[in-house]
Amino acid sequence: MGRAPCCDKANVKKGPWSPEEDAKLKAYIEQYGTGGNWIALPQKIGLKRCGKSCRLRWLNYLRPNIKHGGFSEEEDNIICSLYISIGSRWSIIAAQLPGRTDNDIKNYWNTKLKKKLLGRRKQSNNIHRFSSSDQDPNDHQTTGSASDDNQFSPGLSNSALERLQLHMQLQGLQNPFSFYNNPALWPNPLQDKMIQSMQAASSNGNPNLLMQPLLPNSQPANEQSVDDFYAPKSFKDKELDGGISPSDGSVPFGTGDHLMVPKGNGNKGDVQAVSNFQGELEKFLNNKTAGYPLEEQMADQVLDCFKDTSGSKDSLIWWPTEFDAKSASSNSWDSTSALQSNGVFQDYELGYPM
DNA sequence: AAGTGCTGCAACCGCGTATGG
DNA sequence: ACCATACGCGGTTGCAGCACT
Repeated sequence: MGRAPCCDKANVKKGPWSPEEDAKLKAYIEQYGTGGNWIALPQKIGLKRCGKSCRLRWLNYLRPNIKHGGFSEEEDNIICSLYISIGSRWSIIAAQLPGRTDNDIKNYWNTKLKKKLLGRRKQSNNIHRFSSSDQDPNDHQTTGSASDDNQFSPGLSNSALERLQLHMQLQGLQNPFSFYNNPALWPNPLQDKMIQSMQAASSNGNPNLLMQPLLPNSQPANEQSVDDFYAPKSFKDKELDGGISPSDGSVPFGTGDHLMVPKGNGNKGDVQAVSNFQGELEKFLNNKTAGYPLEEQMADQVLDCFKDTSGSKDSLIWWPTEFDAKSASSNSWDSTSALQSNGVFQDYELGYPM
């Protein structure tokens, strides 16, 4: 049972767009807008293209003020820090980089930035703790498939692994668990949970566990104005999705400081994402690739903090996409501010030339 | 000069979600 | 509440151009 095709594949042209097609699409949208229906658009214009293809072409190429290539260091920093915090949510990352498309950023990450950061670490012996085989875990020279990279770390997805590795690199840590030793690196809801447990421990006579001074930017999640990060779907469709107003010619970018993430969508996805990430962490930690008893204890504490008091999987604490992204862009998460203010990223660029 | 492999990018695919009837 | 349709997104593929042998 396949999915019904979005258009008549037989009568639809595929492959690269010709200048004529570009001109037709651009002229029409600039004059009339998308009309809120991409599927019907190609028929109106007389293009033998799928509506989705038209949409993609407009969003990624024809839309005004699109920038291609030439990513600045600042943009590199933003992409890197957001990738660490929220993973491969390219559309959210793109929303923070005016003029950049999610596709562009995705390609840039996959072909350049990832290699720049993760590519050459043969000198580093840190990462060998991931591996129990003879496979060189540091060899990311090729752009091979995601599964290629996982031979040395079964159970941990490529994305999660990359994020861990980036954390390790960017923090200059000696082992993968050090990330969990420093709650200042965690998303704020996790910090809060940890703080609560530590404060509880402190009040029970174990003051050494009170680590609050490590968390200068800690802010209770419930004090965040979550609504600040949303925009109505209608607005999203009009502005973010490229449906410009033909009358004012306004540029469909300029989503401003707001992240255009539908509430329902974002929340569900994030719970799922965190659930997955937790699972991956658990598997990873259970591998016990090296003996760090204290750090494993810390890791257990961290994993406990993913769960609420009932401990049910359905009630995991979640890292809101909007929250993370906002945190990253406003320097309220330490890894981001460190990246942006201290030029850490620059060091890696020097260390690992393309 | 020819062959081969690699890289970067544009485009496609299919799934999950939103929306309107 | 349910269903059909359209949209948005992330993963993946295909290919042109470049580099290397």
